Amino acid sequence: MKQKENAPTMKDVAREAGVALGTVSKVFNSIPVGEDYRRRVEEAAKRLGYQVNSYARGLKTNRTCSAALILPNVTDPFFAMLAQEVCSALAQRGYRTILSTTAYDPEAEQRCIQMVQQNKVDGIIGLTYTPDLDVDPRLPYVSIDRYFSPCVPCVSSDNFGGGQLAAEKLLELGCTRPLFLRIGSKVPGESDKRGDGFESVFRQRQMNCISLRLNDEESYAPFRDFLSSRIEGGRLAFDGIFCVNDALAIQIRAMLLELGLRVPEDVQLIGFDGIRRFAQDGFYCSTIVQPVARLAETSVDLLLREDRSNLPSLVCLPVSYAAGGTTLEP
Amino acid sequence: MKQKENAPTMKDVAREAGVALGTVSKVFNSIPVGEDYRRRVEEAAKRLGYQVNSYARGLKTNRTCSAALILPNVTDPFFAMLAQEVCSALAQRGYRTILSTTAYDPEAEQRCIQMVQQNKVDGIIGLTYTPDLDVDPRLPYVSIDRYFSPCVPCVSSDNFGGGQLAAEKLLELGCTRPLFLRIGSKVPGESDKRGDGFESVFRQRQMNCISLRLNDEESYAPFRDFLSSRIEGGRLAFDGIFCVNDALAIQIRAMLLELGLRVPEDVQLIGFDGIRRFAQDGFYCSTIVQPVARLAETSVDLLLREDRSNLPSLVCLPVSYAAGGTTLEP
DNA sequence: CACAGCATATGTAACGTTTCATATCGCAAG
DNA sequence: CTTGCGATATGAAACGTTACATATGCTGTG
Repeated sequence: MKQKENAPTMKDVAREAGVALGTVSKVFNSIPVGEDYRRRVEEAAKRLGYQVNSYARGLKTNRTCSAALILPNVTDPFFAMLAQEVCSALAQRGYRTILSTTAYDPEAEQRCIQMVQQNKVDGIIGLTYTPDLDVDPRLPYVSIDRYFSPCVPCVSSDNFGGGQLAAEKLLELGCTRPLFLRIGSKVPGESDKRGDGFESVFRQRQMNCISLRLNDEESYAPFRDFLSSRIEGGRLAFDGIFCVNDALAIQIRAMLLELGLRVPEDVQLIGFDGIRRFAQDGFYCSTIVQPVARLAETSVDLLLREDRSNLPSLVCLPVSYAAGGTTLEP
Repeated sequence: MKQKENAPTMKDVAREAGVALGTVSKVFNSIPVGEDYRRRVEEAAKRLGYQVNSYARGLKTNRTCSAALILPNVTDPFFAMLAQEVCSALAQRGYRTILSTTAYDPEAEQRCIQMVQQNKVDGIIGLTYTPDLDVDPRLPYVSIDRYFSPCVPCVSSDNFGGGQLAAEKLLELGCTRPLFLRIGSKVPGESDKRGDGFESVFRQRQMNCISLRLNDEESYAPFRDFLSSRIEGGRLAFDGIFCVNDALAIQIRAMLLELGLRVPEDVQLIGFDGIRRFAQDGFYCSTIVQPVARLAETSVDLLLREDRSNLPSLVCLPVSYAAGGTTLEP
């Protein structure tokens, strides 16, 4: 009385439909097949509840329709947006996303790549920080926000340009005493260029631009100390602040308010990233928006591109400015 | 001059090592094998750069060492924490995580399940809202935060108990005029019980407890209107507020400050979730902490448990209270 | 009417594993 | 020295597909 527990196979469908195995295969691969055959196969498949076995298929074709996404974590709101968009972009093209988080640990990064390689994904999209990642050159790899070498395509936002844009906006809005604030990511990356872009604009105009760059710092306290030390007669030494990311900008805004300064009347503030979640939660700031969706789509596109002979080694996507209440819009 | 492009197989390793195919298989499955044989195989494998082909293996064994995680999104900080922890918990047991996001769309949820089923994962951990999900009963499924039926194990935090805990804390800290605030998730779920638990404590003591529950609301503005309407002579009608989650609590705190009230001196505030990221970004509030890591571990444990004959249909994990500056701690 | 030519279905041989029945080896006992 | 036994290595079969070479049926032409 033992039921046949095993899932139905193509062979079962072929028998049920009274056609050959190859015909069933064709139907499930969208290869032209006589109308009546197709119908019979489809009906038989539905009757049996047949689903293609992707392992058998993967074994034959060497394609798995899945890609790995390697990120330090997914709790950082920017990484979360990225994960979301990459996942959607891959799904849209029929690919599964295998998520691996590394917590910035180079060993974990390498382990992920090993695992992922061994598990035969079709490619990897990675936001990793190991200086020299040992990745099989036969495996398509796209790096986000970190340039490795000419043969590993890298997709990133125009961080330098974003810094410039922030500077130009502040100038346009009447600021003359700029400040750049950065809190250290644990690792080098393209985002370091934000400050460079910002400063370059003022340098070019022979204006002063102060920067406070914190490294490996957990707390925002040093910023508070710095800011309060720069208030004289209720007036801050700066009238335009560019923060390396939105999380910082929102904190700085709160600090400024606590220090009795008005934002944007006394000080204007621009962040970087364009974290939608913040707006959703009621935290707002004017910001340089990273085109996260395009970042994801471009990465996926590069990853899945058939012709891998001449891929760009660096794709730099344009950022945009979005007013968010911490600047004096006209 | 064409290089043999194909990855080396067990057959190649066997030839290189001068042993039989089956022996190589044993080595890679940790099945006892003569010491010298093992060494020869391992050396040969290293020489050739051999990696097991998980598709061939999956075809034979019907196990894939991967599980799917289905979430509405990964940008919500709570979901992000969950994704992170589930991913780690699975990785720890040698499983890959296949991430699918659904944006609360029932159709997408079903599509995910289809896809994931068809792609032969070993199981699914889902936080989904479709009332009756059509999931193959042969496929291990664990639901987080949403009870479906006795045969689908559900793991959730003790939401009711968490609400009670919040109420007891506020009472303990001297509050006598409680308020519960909720902003509507688009879907029913276990988290609805938070308010019930909170109210039950006051009801039991025959104290009044006001609740304001918003549904399908994008903005927090109604809360502001409500709160400001309840200020008389600079004094708020409430001295203890419980918010359905941390994001709301943080917003309410900001509102209260803007309305000229001091937190926690005039009003004490407790949130729910224990979003670590908020603290990291400098937003703080006292909160009922969900044991996210345990939630994840329990789910994974249930999912991968060998003996699936008598699984619990509901596992409810204890929450805890964490002071975070919006309550008057002793 | 026969037969070329085309289109379409058929069935078999891989793909790279695991598993299991069989072969081989070494050693102890008769 | 032979036999038997246990331990261990061997190799063929099977997993469920795809791809390709072959078979089949049809249409239209000489």
